[in-house]
Amino acid sequence: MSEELYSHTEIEPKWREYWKANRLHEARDDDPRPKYYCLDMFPYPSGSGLHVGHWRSYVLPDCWSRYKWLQGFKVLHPMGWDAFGSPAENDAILKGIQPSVGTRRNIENFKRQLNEIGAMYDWSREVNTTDPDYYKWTQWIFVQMFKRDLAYKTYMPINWCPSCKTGISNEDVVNGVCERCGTTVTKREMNQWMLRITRYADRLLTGLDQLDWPQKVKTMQTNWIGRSEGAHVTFSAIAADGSRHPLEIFTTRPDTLFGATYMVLAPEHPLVPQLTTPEQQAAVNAYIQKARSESDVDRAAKTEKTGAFTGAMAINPVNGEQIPIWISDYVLMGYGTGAIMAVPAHDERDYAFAKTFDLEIREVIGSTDGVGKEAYTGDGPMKNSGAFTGRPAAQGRKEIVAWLESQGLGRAAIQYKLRDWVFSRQRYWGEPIPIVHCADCGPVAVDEKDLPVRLPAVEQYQPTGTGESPLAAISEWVNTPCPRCGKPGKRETDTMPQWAGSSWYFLRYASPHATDRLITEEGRKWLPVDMYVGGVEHAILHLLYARFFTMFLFDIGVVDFEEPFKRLFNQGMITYIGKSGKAEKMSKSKGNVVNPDDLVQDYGCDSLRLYELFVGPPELDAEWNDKGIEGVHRFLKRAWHWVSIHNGKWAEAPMRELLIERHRLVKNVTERLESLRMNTIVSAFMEFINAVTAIPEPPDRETVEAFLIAMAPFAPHFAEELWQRTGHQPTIFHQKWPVWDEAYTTATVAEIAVQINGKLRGTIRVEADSTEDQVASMAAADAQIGRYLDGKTIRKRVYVPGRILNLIVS
RNA sequence: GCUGGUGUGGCGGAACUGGCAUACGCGCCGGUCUCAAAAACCGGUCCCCUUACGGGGUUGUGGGUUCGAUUCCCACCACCAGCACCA
Repeated sequence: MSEELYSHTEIEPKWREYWKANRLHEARDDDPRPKYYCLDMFPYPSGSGLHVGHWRSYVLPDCWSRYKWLQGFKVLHPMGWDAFGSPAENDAILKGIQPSVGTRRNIENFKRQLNEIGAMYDWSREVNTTDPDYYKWTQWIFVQMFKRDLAYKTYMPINWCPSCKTGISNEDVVNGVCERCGTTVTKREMNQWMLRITRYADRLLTGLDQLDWPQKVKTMQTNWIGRSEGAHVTFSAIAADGSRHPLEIFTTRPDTLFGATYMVLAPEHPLVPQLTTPEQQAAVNAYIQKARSESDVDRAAKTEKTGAFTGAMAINPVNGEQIPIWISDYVLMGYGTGAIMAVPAHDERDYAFAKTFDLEIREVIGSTDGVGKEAYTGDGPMKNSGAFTGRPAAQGRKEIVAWLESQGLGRAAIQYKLRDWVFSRQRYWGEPIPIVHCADCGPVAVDEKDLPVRLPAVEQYQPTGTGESPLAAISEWVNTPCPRCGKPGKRETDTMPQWAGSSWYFLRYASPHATDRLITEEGRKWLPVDMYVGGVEHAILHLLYARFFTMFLFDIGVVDFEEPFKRLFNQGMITYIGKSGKAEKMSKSKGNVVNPDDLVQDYGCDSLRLYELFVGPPELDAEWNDKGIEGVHRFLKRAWHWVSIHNGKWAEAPMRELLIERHRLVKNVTERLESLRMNTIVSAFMEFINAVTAIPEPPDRETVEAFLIAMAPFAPHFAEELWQRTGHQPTIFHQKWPVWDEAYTTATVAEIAVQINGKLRGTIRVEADSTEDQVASMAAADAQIGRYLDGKTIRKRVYVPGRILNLIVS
């Protein structure tokens, strides 16, 4: 066969057609091979399309899937669309088209671009969160939660984004601004659907232990859940009229109870009005007013402590002492009981507050005296603590809690930072919450046979700004009989947050077309996800919600595992050195996007795949370099050339030199794949080609085959084409991943670095099985090295076989 | 402030459990081919001294452990990310 030049424009469309025509990437339930489920975080199909940064997140899992396939697994590698959410709605407002129409268009474009990646997606299992056949099951899950008291509606102050005109969850507020639009978030009292994720706090925490996830993500989730062990203690507050009210606090340091010199309530605490004395009324009201008007950003920014005295006193249960009750915004209504005992000697915030308002500071822990300087937050012997004086703090904690329990004044308790999940949105483009409000029955779930509750067409998508969803304006949709009693009722008009559909989509891929159940028996066998790949920006919320949904579905018997994602890998972003000279995130608004379509045109999909891997360690952000792709493109051309010129003239007996290169390549690629060091895999291929092209003799057939199969996950079109051209039947993906023989990965002749007193003085070539004495005498005989040994005595000799000889002389 | 991460040539980066630092690629310099250019190919490219032979230094800074440290320990600096009064 005459040599032809590498032409990506000819081979890439050809093989994509072939794979598609032969339905090679469809995962079949009845395939007898063991399963492997590799999942990409599904994209939101935005109007701006994919840039090279998105590509990066899809290339790695595709290489991994193809590798698993060559290893003999039946691989499920699906793709779908997280298509609800406000951008589609904003777009609809802007362009005057329905969100569903714009979404469909974007999906088409995304799908075209994703096909350019050459990935082995199983499009027969495509899911779309906005498809009624899909969100039927999102609503079904909500109904199951509602029936089990995990979904409830309540009035609560929520974060309100004045720009999006909608309530948003704590999770969507980043540094006091709306995650989506960047507007400063305010508070607003609204009736909201909530999910009791807090009931799963402990399981969400302990479940992390068994997961093969980056430590960083586990730590972030642990901190987010924020478990604290301590005690609830009941103080007795004396109101202005002399009446007594139990006042419960949470503390992690019951051992410091004797050091409580005052108490602090959150300004919103319900007891505040009853406790405030007439004299203090004005000051307290003024403070509450001020606290309410401040945004969270302002609160976070200030360092000094503020507050007001209520005029009331409380009785400390351990010693009967009366201490003043203050209010301050450093105590939060949303955590613990909204009230604390203040121990200024042993808590930094209490200390600062006490200093500001000149309150008593009493030390109860530690053997030294440090009142004047700072709070001591460590452990030590207890003092000034009645019967407990002298106990180590850790022991005292337990004993005081035991005593409080015996007196009915307190109990051991665990607190979490995690809050219930605000699940309502007053927006159009989301799943309708399947509830009907009835004057007699209250909120009633829509019958399961009547799901899905379809999103009706409306004319106005604009958020109303009144706190009601645009759905509220459609009276023929809103008015519906109560599913329980049949009397006139009204549909819930709030929709679900974008997180809803993405909290369980990975389950649906297993049986995407099942109509009578969320997941079929056959489908269950694909689960759980073996490898989950996506950006670290979803480290907390998406992953936490998905785990919560999965645990719930486990509890009601839908799935038989609690943790959905066994292994997680977080990809870094692609950055671009902009005009500022600094690395910027690639985004359309910055005008720095590199369009992959052009690169595919000029260099080919395989070149772009390789460069996306070669650009840097996959878990770190990487800088885009426009010239970088040329290097990998040249490599492909050289590799093509090497195979082509020797094609059909294979060596009968392979040279040892070549065997060594082959076995090293297979070893390096395999080992680096297992730890996902993709950038160094590309280097390994380049080193291999550099080495073999220096050998004029033709290679043996087996070496070329091993090279092509090893290349197949990374440059699949390239590998398929050369596989066929070297006289094989397609497809190369029916081959087995090559193995290496350790005997060939170490050379028979070793280069030993010789150091004198730790400094490199030369290298010698020795037989790999030489003894230490043989190596040492060879080193001494070497002219270069010998110069440093003249007239010296060798004090010590260190030999690392095959690597280094260090002689200590004087 | 707390928690975690990162720091290696002009640039992206490599170095498995402590063993020849700078692999691989980009860029740059020189050469071959060409009327010329592009492409391709060959050679060079951490810094300093030396015509050369050769020598000295170098993984953010300063210490330590070790025959030997990019790797382990301590302190510090810079940058990045997450959290931010969580009792």
